[in-house]
Amino acid sequence: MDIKASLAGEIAKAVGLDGAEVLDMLETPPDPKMGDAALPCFKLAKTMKMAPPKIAEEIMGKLQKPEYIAEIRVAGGYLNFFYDKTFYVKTVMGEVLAAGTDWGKAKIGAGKTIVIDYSSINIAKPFHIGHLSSTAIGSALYKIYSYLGYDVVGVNHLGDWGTQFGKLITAYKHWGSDDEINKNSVSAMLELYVRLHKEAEQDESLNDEGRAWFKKIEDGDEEALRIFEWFKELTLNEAKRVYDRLDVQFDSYAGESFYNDKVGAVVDELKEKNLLEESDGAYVVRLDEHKLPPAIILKSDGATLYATRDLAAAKYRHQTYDFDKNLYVVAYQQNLHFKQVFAVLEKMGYGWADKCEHVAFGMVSLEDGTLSTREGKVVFLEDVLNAAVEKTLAIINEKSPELENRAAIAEDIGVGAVIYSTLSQSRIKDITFSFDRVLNFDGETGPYLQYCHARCNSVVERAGERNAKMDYSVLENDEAMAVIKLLESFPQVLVSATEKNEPFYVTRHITDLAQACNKYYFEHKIIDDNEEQTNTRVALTKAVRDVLKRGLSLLGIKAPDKM
RNA sequence: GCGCCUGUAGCUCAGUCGGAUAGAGCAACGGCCUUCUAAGCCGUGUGUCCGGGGUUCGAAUCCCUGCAGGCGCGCCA
Repeated sequence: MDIKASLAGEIAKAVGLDGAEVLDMLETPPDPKMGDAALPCFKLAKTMKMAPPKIAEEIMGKLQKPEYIAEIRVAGGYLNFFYDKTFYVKTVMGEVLAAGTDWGKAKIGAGKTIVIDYSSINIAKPFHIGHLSSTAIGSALYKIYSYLGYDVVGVNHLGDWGTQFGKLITAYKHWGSDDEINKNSVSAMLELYVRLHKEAEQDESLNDEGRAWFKKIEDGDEEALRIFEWFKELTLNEAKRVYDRLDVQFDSYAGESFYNDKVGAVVDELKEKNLLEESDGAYVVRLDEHKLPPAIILKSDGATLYATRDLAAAKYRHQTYDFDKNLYVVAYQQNLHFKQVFAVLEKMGYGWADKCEHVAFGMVSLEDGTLSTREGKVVFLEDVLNAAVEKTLAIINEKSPELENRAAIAEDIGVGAVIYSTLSQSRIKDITFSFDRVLNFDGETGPYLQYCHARCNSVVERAGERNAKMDYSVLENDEAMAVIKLLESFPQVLVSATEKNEPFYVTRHITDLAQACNKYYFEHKIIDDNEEQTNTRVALTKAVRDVLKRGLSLLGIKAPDKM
């Protein structure tokens, strides 16, 4: 049952207000000593023409105390409610235990489709730390939406189109070696790419050559396509390794090249709808009424642009998936771009334009400045993962040398630490990447949560098979109550995370849960010789373990049973 | 110049609907392993919530304005 909602209903009945309105007013006091729920009465002062403390008293007098409320107190303008601990603990624990590992699972998304565009790496370019945010945020949203019953379509909108591929082929033709490329794949391509930019500063003809090779790709030239597909395959193979480690999946790899034969229709449609306007030789859609600069649809040489392809992609996604939300997990650099694309869709008369949303996140930079592929100034994500796993393995060898499957556990913890670091703050914040920070495993970190999970698991295993006889009174203490409240609100946190597209809400919540659990663990012995009380404390431990594991898995982080 | 975002403890960040005494982690120092995993727990203290106005019973939160930083502003993606 939803105690808060029920309480709101009772209050509403007593005062003659709307239940939903009261629920909206109800809040949680800053300190549990002040109560479990509070009604601030200040807003009622105007309509009731009384001082807030008087109102609080008035309501207290009229209210028939429900069974789940132990005490009601007036504190200034607040009316504070104390739950009946016995009732509360029994009710919440009953629900959580019944749900088991599926606590928080819901069907609210049934029949609704969410398209999420995330990661979207570029072919022939390194999979670097700059891609981690989009990949981790998008993947976490994918998992959370799915858990709430939505049909989710994960799209890796590959950057596989543009003159840079012509340039790359040029560089390959001049200086490339097949062996080198097969061996080092993206690193070798990056080297060629960097070299071309350098040499083109002296020799402008290299750029012309690049454009010519790209034209060949466009025209379907056999050799150009063969080389391009080869590069693409090597890049995706390399990316696949990282995706597997991060537990990231996609349902579609339809990238820019996929929409190449679909942009023409969009241009025609814009013309038919009289939205296209010639401007300095280019064709644009004016967006004055949206207070936005015009969106360029066609270059003066007739070629299409990024925005044109995104329009085609949005249309395609709508036709193919009939989405309820179409999310783009892309850095905030592209704020204006997406505003323009969505505005053009609206002008085209598509009512679903408002279902498109840019899920923006902050920039990643290095301590000594911006990442730059062109200058070769990048940190490969794989290197970060490897460093984290290596450090983890060293810690395990020191702390738990007898542990089995050390390599596999180190992998889960190291990778988890990296994912956690990027999902541990609101997505809009910029991140200055630092190995020191990512490789810190103390305090609020992935390993902290995994450790708490493993410790809970260890206790549950040690306790062995238990029967169902419970004595819930053993959980009526501050530490257990704090844990139970966090367990209770886990489902609502998942919903909030989807409403705001903020996986970080989940990260924070399960971090709080681990903290509360650690406090409980320190204060209370779980296994003792009182059978029913032990059953109950073990059940709480199990519930925490399962929710931690579920929460971590929704973020893409594994939870080893031992560490 | 214009637009968007950010500004909270030495550092990195929470603070979801305007609510009670603004909180965590890191770093520093001190304590806690004979007892369920010490990657843990407890303790010590620091705030011009960027500045200035305003709205409100009440503002870190809303509005206006100034400052600082980031990003973006037609043929790159």
